[in-house]
Amino acid sequence: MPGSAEMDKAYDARRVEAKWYQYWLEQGVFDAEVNLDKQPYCIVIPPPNVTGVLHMGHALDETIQDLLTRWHRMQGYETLWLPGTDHAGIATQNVVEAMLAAEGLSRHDLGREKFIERVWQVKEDHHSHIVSQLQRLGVSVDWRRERFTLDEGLSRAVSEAFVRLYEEGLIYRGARMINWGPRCGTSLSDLEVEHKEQPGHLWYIRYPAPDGGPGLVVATTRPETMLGDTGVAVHPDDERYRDMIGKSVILPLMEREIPVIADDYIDPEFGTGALKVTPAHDPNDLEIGQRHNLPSLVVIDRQGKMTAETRQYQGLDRYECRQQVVTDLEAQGLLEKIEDYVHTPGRCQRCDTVVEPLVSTQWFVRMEPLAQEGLAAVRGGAVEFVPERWTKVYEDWLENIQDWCSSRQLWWGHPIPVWYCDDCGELTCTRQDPTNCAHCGSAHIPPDPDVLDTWFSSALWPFSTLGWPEQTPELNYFYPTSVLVTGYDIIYFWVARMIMMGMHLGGKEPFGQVFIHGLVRDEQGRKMSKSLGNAVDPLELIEEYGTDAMRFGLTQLITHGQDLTYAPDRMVGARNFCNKLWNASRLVLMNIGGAEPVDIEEAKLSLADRWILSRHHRMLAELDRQLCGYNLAQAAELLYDYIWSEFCDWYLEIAKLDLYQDEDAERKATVQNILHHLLSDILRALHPFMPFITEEIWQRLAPEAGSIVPQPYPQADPRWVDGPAEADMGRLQAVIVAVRSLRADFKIPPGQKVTVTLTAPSQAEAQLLASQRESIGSLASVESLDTRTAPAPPPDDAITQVAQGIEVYLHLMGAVDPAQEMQRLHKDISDLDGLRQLSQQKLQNENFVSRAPAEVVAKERQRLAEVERDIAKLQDQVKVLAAMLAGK
RNA sequence: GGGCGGAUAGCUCAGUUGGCUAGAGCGCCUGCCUUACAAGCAGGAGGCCGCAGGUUCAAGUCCUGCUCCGCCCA
Repeated sequence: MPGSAEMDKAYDARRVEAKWYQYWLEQGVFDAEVNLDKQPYCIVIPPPNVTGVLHMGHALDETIQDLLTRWHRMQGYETLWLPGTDHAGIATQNVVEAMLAAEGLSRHDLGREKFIERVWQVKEDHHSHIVSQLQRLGVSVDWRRERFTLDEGLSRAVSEAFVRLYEEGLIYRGARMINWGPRCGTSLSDLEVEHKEQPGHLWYIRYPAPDGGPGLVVATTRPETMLGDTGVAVHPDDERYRDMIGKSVILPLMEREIPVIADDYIDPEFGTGALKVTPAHDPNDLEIGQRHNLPSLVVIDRQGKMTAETRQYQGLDRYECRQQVVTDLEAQGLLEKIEDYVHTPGRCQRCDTVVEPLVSTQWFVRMEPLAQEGLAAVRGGAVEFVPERWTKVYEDWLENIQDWCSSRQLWWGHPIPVWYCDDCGELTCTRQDPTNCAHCGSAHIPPDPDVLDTWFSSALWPFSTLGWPEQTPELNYFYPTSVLVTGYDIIYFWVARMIMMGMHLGGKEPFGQVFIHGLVRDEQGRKMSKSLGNAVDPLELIEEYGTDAMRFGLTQLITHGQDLTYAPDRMVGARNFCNKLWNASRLVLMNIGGAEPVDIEEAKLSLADRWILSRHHRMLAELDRQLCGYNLAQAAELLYDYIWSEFCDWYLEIAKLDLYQDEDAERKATVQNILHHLLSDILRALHPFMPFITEEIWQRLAPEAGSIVPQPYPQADPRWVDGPAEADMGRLQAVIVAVRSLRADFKIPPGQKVTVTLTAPSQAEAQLLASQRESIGSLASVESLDTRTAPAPPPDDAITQVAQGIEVYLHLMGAVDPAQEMQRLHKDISDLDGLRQLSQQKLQNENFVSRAPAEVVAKERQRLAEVERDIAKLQDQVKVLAAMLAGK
């Protein structure tokens, strides 16, 4: 028996939301099992950084995934949303190092083993916090299957993947120019380096000729690197330098003679057209150096300090050295000029330190063959991007892909499964820790000290979490997963790599669809970030508005792959919507009695009943269409508008008339039954959007049914779509709105009942309106209603409007001011006349009539006729008023 | 330099194959504590749809160019 008595008058999200998550866990409604009788639906969560804090981006990401998950679960799929967290290598290591720094310690003070212990501790502390945050959001994940990228199974997957790729020649070790993060003390991949504009200078430095001649002038943004110059390059066709090519110049400060060479790479327009070549510290210079056999001199070390090679500058920080070099050059009169120049140095994504390009021996993944597989997956349709335009972004990257520097000089991460023999120097790459060198059998084989890029394990996530490399039942059943939901900012970092690794190692695409959403920006459209202090904490919003409201508000803001601007107004609107739903449910629950719902009998239905059922099922059909297309905001809007503007504003208002009477028990029972069905559908339709409030009300509506979570999602039934009922209801609504509008225009107090005469164009319409006198009476405060069929003389004591051809007269009992009313009518007529002219122009256009589709023309004709009819009716009324004025 | 996205009401945004008078929420104005809801109800005001061309019977929607904003890549 439904319970409503104890329902608060205002919805209290905090109270309601506190109790259901635990209940869901106890009921096991989020748990998924391999079930060959059902279709699987699987989402693997983008694992949040275990030491991070959830921000609005997570709130958005989890809201979308939970919506999709709950929706599919209700549709009868065996639905698994698999949770987990990421060890987030460099980010986490930095967090813990910062904690240590606060204690005056560095990781080296602790040593590797102790440091990693400490990180695990921090991980454990943060883990429960992040889990509880996720639970506040209502995530319907199967916690039994939670994974962590560094747990045992996933670590095994990582070694397996590495060894397999190594054996296939897709992973190699080599000395190449990489990005070095001097602060983090590790190599970085190209993706982890961000180029941001920054004001700087272009220094013009003279390199004199050995004979004391003028030599030439080079321009550089990094004067300190000149200490490592081993040549100067000019364009072969550059007239200015033609006779310098093949000669040499003196490198100032180092007093070293270096050659002037010619290379096509040089842009004669830049600077002086002469490029100083520092092969050890610039990727382009390295290539030029290699082409011309220039030596490579390392002048900056891994801490960003100058090496012994720089003699008097040794030990200086690279920026101090820059100052000193400039001062010294100036003293020697070799600094020709300094220009302001905006450049874009690469910076570490994590700590913002300017990275140093340098040659280093690292592990690389050979990407080209993998990229081909990744491209094939998308081009063959196995993976689909939503919205589709991200496909091109993905393809462009894969088509121009570089090898992936995947080793990191960090401590927190997956060890590289490689050992180096002290005796024979060969390396052993193997799945299980070896005791002896695979080549000479030596037992002296220390492991590779480095770890893997954190994104290496992320790339395996969709299948490693399901048990790979074991062919587990879960892997066979749930893989490929259904959809990946993520922001566009990690398409390269993560999505592309998962697709490549999924295809190559998992044998199939990791997911059928990728739903790409935008990033959450603040009210001024800026990226939310901790440093800007503009980040909104989802938990604060949850405290203020409730989880359901925040989720619904966010869902309404989702545009396809577009960034979304956080709008507090939306949260207020969504909170109000929760309250609306709550109170509508309260009304229904208080009035539907205890009867079990039965099938709806068509013969017993009123106009309003047929109308709402029609609207209801149209809405459900459209809802399905929008959800299937990932138009989540439109889906939310659809539910909002239907529930508020149709179900509440019209149907409930009319239904009250039947509910609050005792003369016609059958009518009352019919309405009660319909309300039961409608509310049940509404709750289930809304549940993926607002899980908590719908569960709360559901438990009151259908206490015996158990949780709403596994209930079937409402399906549209086209049998209930009823065009005539919608048309008739449209007339009724138009009449009611017209009366209300007249009342407002003439400041008739809401309490004052009025007398109304309706003149309908046909007898059928007159009868329809007469049959709805109760609704009109109640919704427009009309106490006396007269309905007539046109033509009928307009009353002379009334003000009027025309609504869908129906003349609506509101009697003022002698209070009509003919002059004032005439003025009002003239305004209405002139508004209508504008439309009339528009319509007429179209129809007078021969081309329109002959070329536009017949139905469009017919529609236009009908419009014109209706407008003309309405105008005529208003003009009749004008005549009545004119007569009154004349008679006065 | 290449590419992508955006520009619609005061604000945040819808507007899916071109076709009724371009919509919503919030804000604003007027009147109402009408026994589900003042987190509400009813009635309103408010728009050269960035600019300039073009295609078409018809353009917010399609094409071209331009301006401004944001992002990605080199």
